[in-house]
Amino acid sequence: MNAYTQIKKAILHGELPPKMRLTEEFLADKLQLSRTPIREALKQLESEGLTSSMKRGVRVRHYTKEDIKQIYDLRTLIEGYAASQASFHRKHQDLKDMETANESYEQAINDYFQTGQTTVEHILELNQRFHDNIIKASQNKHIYTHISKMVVLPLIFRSFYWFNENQMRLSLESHKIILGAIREQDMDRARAAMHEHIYHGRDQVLLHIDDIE
Amino acid sequence: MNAYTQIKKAILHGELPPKMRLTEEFLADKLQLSRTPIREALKQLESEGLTSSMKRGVRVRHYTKEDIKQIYDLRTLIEGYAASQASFHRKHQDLKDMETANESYEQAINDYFQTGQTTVEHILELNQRFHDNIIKASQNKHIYTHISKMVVLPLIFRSFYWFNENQMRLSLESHKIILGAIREQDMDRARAAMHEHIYHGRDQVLLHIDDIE
DNA sequence: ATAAATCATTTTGTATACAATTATCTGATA
DNA sequence: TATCAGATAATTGTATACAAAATGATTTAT
Repeated sequence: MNAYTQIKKAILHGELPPKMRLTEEFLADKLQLSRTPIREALKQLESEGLTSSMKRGVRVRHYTKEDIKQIYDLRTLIEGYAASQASFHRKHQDLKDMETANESYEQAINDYFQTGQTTVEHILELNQRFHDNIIKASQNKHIYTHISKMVVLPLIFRSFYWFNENQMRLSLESHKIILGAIREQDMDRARAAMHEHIYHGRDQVLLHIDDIE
Repeated sequence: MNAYTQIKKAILHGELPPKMRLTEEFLADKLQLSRTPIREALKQLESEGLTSSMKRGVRVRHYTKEDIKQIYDLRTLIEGYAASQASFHRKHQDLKDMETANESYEQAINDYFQTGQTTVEHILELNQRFHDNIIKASQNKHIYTHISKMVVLPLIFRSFYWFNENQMRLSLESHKIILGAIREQDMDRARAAMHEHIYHGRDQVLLHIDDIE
């Protein structure tokens, strides 16, 4: 695991919290590396919007409520488009992949609340897998580049939502509706359902965001 | 001008053509720098999609016809959204800025074809200015991050379009229609006109692309 | 003559040293 | 006490040296 990956993970997990100053030496010491690979990692992270740099020094980027809202708006737009395109282009294999992802997702949710035999991280991963499959099915290779920048909001901003059973089950139902529309090649419905799905997620995050800041 | 900016410019101007291999030493020699700043620049460029790296070495990224099409599709989606949001949020100053940009644009086109007293680069800049003003008026600060990645297609891919007087004048007319819709706060019309405007640009590029590859 | 193995060369990855710049502290003066 | 200048420290920017890895060439065995 290289410097870039490690620092990114630390930011996403809140270990390096928003607004924290990151000096090269500090990170070099933390990761037991020289400054050279750290600097490269920081340049990458900045291009991806995880850090912001002032005249001197780099800080972990802080997202305001308004930022979150705007990022979700764009994510809605693009993933809605992806769902619509997926409806058009979906191959047999795409449908199978989405179904599998969704079944695992449902299974994991059940496990989590019945036996506690899985983690929220795992559930998040499976949710992500469903969304990724839609992007893959859309056949537009460039969507992923942009979405990956949007999903990168620190996990803390999203996790509240994901500890609530009702919300998880609602989310699962949305997935099923979206999948149904894609199967039937109902482009408009797929887009609308995806819009609604992501807007709902956004609202949940915004509802709880004051607890964080 | 730092290493990153210089290399980026060289790629955009076709000086470092698609698929060309970029070794660190070559660039260090070319820019009269050591490898250290070069490596940082390359990491940034890769995050931005201007280069692609294999196991060993970095190449200037090559865009296929399909890539261009897909990137334009996304640009259409997002700039259409920007136009719609701009219609809603536009302040007095935004309208003034767009008008100014457009007037300069018209002036430059006239100058170019009547007296030859300006350059295509300058015309391109003014076109860009109009588009940037719309993004600014949209009030969504995150749009720019994504659009800037899309406009970065090597200039060669776009310039054919821009040497044709008819196309330039058509483009100017589109701008006027878009501006009118934003002024009247007609969100749907603004979006539709922007969609049409960018799709048209896309088609022009795709028409001429075989000449390049 | 072909394939595998070994060696040489190229290129990248990392550490370290030093230069350049910016921030911080200290004390003198108004 | 407040503020400004100069000195000092902290931090980033760049160059260079060497280690590690990958590629390419050459030899050797079958």
